Amino acid sequence: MDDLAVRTEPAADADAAALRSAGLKVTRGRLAALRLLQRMPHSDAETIHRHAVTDEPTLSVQSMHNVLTDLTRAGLLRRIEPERSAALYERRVGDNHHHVVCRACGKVADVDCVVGHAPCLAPSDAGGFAIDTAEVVFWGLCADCR
Amino acid sequence: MDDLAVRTEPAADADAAALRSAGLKVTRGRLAALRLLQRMPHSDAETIHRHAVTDEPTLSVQSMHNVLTDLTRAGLLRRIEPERSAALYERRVGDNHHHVVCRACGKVADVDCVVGHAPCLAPSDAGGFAIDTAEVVFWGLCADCR
DNA sequence: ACGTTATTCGTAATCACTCAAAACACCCGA
DNA sequence: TCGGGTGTTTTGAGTGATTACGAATAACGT
Repeated sequence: MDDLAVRTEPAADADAAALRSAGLKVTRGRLAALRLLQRMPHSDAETIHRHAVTDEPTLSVQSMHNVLTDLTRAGLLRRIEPERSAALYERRVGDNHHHVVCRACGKVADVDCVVGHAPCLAPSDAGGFAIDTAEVVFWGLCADCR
Repeated sequence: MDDLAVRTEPAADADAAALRSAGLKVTRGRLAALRLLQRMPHSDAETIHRHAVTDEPTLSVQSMHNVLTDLTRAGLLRRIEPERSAALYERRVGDNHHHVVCRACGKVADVDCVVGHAPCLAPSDAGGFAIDTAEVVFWGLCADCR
């Protein structure tokens, strides 16, 4: 039984610990979201839910939205919103990496800091704004689509 | 009569010419959109429509969406979609400038290429992607909000 | 002016997400 | 072991922005 649990959910304990240390209760829906985003980053709420229901048939789409919002607020997930697409979620948080989106198929990939130094962040305050974050999205064609 | 026309719409002829050279018919709705975005860039469809109806009372919101979509496709407008906000439109096209959004009031301002050289565009192809555009959004607080 | 064609209107529908209220689950102390 | 209380999920309805579509209308070339 331990064998089974370990085999199917190797990172479940780590996920549970992460939830607890964020002050959130460990629930099946939250574990499912974390587990699925491990294997398929840059997924939207509907996709995550579709895969989650095979394990948790009672999980509603609204609950999944709820879970994702909570986990994002808790800093366990990062939410990105490419133009013309639904919000996507990923587990990589804390580093300021960027994303590249395929114009043709919509596929998203991570892009680490592309210029040698801090990524495109202007420390100067442009037009009186006190800038704290730079958000960069690259657009192009993925290997499959060109 | 000429006086009146010139006084109220100094750039109307230029706008009409731009529409024609883009292969689009010159209609009141399109002129209104272009005229309003001249004075208030970074506006969303609803705002543009609200101002447009004082001149063009019959213009529907749906037509405004239609107009903005057409003009964007024709390259006369640029559409930006900051997270958690409706799509905004502006007339500055052709140069790849960026934007800074106020976290508090949502105000948007233009930011010209912030680093000396080409703005944050990595010529290398990251992860097999052929990148053609870099889109940068800065977040911070505007002068009024801090 | 006339006919062709593009554009707009009005209604309906969609999509992604939010909100509110009720049902539920789990931990704590009595 | 039994209740409470807090936090989570469900259910269902509702919102805001945008798109679809067929019919009506307006621009443009001739």
